[in-house]
Amino acid sequence: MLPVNDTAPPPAPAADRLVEATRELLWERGYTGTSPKAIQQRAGAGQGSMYHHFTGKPDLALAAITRTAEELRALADGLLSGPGTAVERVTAYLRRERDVLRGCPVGRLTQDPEVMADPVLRAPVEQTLGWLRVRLAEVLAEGRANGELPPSVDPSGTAATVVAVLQGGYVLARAAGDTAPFDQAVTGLITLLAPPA
Amino acid sequence: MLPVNDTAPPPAPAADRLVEATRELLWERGYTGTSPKAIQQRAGAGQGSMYHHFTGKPDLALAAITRTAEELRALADGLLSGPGTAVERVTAYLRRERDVLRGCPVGRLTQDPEVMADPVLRAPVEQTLGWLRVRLAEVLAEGRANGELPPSVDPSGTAATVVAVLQGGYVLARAAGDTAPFDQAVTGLITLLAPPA
DNA sequence: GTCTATAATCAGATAGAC
DNA sequence: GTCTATCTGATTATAGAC
Repeated sequence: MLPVNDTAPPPAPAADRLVEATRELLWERGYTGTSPKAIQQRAGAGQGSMYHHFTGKPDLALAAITRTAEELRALADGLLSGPGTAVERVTAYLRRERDVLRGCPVGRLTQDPEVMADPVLRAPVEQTLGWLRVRLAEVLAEGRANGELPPSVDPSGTAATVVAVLQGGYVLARAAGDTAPFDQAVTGLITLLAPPA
Repeated sequence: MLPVNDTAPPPAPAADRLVEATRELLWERGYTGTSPKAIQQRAGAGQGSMYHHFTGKPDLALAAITRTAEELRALADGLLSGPGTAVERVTAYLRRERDVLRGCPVGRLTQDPEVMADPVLRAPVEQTLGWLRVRLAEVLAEGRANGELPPSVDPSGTAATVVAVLQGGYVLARAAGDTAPFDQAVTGLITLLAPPA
């Protein structure tokens, strides 16, 4: 046992603060729109500190994107592997609390040509969204097998539809400056998936 | 009648070339990622020319966004007001030929904080996507009224779902580097909307 | 580990010649 | 209408002191 006798939590190390600041800025402004200086200012770290811990902007972005992707995946898996019927779990995922007007921190990166042009930065984006579609398809296949869903629903195709409604719902909400279109799109999908008796 | 005796089409004026170059670059790289210099180079125009015709980058972007929005709207209206049943017209719009990996030139702007922060640039984005949802809702209401669609489908909600599937389908396709997820999402939606007998 | 120079390049214009 | 020169500040680092 190490002699730990702190009463208050220690301040986050500079490297962690830099990654957190980068995560926020990538979400808000994208990769192209985020400068090292802005990261340093938000993290309360100087240039020397940043370039000591990371080789540059791409290196920092990779750390940030990786952490964000892991979080998103853990959250989704928790809901999709939780209790309830297949349709209930998909609905729970669709209805999960979200910062709708900020959009999806992973899906957003898809619109950044500099991210998509770099295989290293792109990989976690591709893998996360790919994993999500597969996981949803598994749950939907379960629902079809036990009769919750009609045989006409193709699990893979419907999984793509579900993820697309979320990603597209963010776009509509941002365009409208209002979360309502996101909720409408989700409700519309749920109605189609599980029509009221 | 003016004395027009040209055999070959005249070269596009510089102002037009600048707007077209801006349209392409906004689509490919977004507003933040597009510099005046890049626009000038693609248009084959110098700085003097650009700043003679436009007051600056925002002014040029407004012209570009407006033209793109008008095009998208005319195209959508042609299909949604064309021949066929309501479901056929919505399907035609969903299946319309698209440059899937480039994404939606209007929806893309939604992710650009500089665009969304400027009411003037933002207006055409908001209006175009808003109009599209309303127009789709009209067609879907028609389909519900004549029995093509079940009474459970809410026209406005379903319209949001349809647009979201398209916008989100682009995100999935870009993430995967492949158009397949877009097609899957669209097919999945059509199956839910009009299940095979 | 963090700080302060230093610097090459780009962004986004303005001014005035032609 | 278009060109070139000029300018301020940001971007994305590197070098070396502390």
